[in-house]
Amino acid sequence: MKKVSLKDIAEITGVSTSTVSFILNGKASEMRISEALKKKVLATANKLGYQPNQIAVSLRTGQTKILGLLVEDISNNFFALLAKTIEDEAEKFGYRVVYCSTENDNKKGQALLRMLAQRQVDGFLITPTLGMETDIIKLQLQHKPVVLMDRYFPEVDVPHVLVNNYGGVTSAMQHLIQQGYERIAFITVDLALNQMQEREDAYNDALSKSSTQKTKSKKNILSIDPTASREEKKKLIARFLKNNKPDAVFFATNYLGILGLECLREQKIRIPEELAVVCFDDHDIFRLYIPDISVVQQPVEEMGRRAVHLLMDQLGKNRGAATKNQLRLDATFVPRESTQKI
Amino acid sequence: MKKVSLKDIAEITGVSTSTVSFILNGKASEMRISEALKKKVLATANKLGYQPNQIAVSLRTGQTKILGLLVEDISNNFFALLAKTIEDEAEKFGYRVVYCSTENDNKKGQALLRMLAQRQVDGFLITPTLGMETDIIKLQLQHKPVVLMDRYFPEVDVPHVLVNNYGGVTSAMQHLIQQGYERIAFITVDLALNQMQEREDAYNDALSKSSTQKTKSKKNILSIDPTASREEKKKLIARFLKNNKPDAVFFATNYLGILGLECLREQKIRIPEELAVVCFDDHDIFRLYIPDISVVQQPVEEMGRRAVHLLMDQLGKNRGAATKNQLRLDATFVPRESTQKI
DNA sequence: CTGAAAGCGCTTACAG
DNA sequence: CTGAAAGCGCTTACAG
Repeated sequence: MKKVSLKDIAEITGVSTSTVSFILNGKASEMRISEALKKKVLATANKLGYQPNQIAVSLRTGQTKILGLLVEDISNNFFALLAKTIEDEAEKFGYRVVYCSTENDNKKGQALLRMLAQRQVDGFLITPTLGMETDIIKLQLQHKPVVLMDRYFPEVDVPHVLVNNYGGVTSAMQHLIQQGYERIAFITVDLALNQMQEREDAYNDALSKSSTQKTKSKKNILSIDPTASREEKKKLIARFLKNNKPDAVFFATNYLGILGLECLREQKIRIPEELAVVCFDDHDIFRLYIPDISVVQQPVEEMGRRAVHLLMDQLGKNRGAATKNQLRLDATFVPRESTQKI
Repeated sequence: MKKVSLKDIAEITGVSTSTVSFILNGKASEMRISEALKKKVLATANKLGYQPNQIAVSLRTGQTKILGLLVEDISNNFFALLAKTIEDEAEKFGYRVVYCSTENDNKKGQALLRMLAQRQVDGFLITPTLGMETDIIKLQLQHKPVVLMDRYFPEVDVPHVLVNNYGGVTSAMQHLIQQGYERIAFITVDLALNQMQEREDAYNDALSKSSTQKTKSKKNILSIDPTASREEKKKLIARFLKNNKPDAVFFATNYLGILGLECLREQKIRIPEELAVVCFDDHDIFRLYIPDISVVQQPVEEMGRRAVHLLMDQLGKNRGAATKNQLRLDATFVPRESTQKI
């Protein structure tokens, strides 16, 4: 069973490849090809199980109908859900998606961008790593459609869709303050990503503005070196909790939350009786598995859908679409179950 | 900034495209091209930022260097980790991977296989859905390299790599029986997948063989209709637990485990004091988040690596490789933390 | 109504 | 040592 080509069908039916091509692409009536011929060609194409070679089509038309998606780590829930949403949404517009993981490594990210460009993807969806700025600019210079997600470069004018981290943390902090917590700690990662900065700012601002807190407690931040080992990080968190004895703690990332919970377990600190915990939750992990902690939910799915739309705008496939191409979506604070029920 | 092609470089340096192609593909010395010319061509290619158009290369060479990976749901941890492992392993052989989710829907699976074939992927890695059998056979007839993972069709001779589910459940059961549990329940999904059947068989056999259990308890199985809603499933589990009052329960899938834990929480049944829980764990989720339950760990990463190797064998890229092309890997039983420590 | 021909950007025998 | 030419499998003006 060899691959069957347009030419094969043309030979068998005794017409030219052009005619076959027109018929198979639904342009029979447009080209005023006779019904009889059309039926005959369609029938033999069907019988032989003809599948067009998309490689050839792409080379000829200059379109691959493929979108390149660059995420940090596809095995991470946040990015996996993002990828899936994007895949589904892109499909509605007739596009396929190939995903790649940068592992937060710039060299790898650049290599992947190059690879995607070589494969002639029609557009790029990217959660950029630090320092990927110039690569993004290069893509724009080549007139490649690009949309940034989750992170962005304030100085560069690229369509993007972000999360309102500031708002999410603010709601959570207001809730904690209102509930009477007086020693709220904030554990974050020492990374110069703008979304991390935003989260910290929101924490600081919430405390500054709170009249009850203002007098009683001061800011209580642990900023952890991301290059430290897992065990080192845990040690830092454990020591911090022991020294500062907070009555509530805010973990600024999902991963820190996991580490933190391990520490709390080892120290036999009970949640939420002895310590209230709030964590950024990428994919309802905490909500599903540990209902005793409160979460700030990321609008992952909406982010994915919007990003695809912004890309389609650039590809000219989304008629009557968004006027704004730089979006910021809300993150939702969800108090722990027990709180909700009381 | 237009895309630069081989021809551009040929024109600028004043040689033919053939010469440029040879030089750029490292065949300069083989073709005995002068050093000076080689340097000149390389320099201008570099200056212009030349990137070969892989679409054209693929069309010409008949190789895309892309592998198609078909999984059930990429946003599921098990498949996400599998995909990532495969991606990393394939890269070592110079291959890229495109993933697709079947959502356990045959129609969609077939459409995706067709799409991958049209895109001319060089090989297929598949976790097959029920009834995908004929499609797999078709691929083999077209001499497309295929490897099946996690599931297989006993009647069809296709390279595959599976998990020894029977062994994993057996170890877990032996452990429970040895620890003195007397009313061990088994909650599974009513799906005719061979790996589910294996798990249930192992449960039954373990009980039959156990001398202590033989007299005291009989088999206690709840088999849930997979098409039921989440809430219905939870109700079934809750009723089953209430009626049967097991002292240990074995959830045959990760998802059932999550539902079960929700039920236990709602009924305020304490783990492991009032009920021991064992669950199949796809991706260390339970181990990380809930140390009080025991798990049967799937060898996801090894499965991915082995699958790539089996595919490379077929592509002729893995010299001196496996003689066996149907593998079965062990699943590991990991008792809950507290058990380990005592 | 239908066909011959060019061309997408490469690689690779073949010829000199 | 290097170039002219064919061809991978399509699409699409162009001609009749």
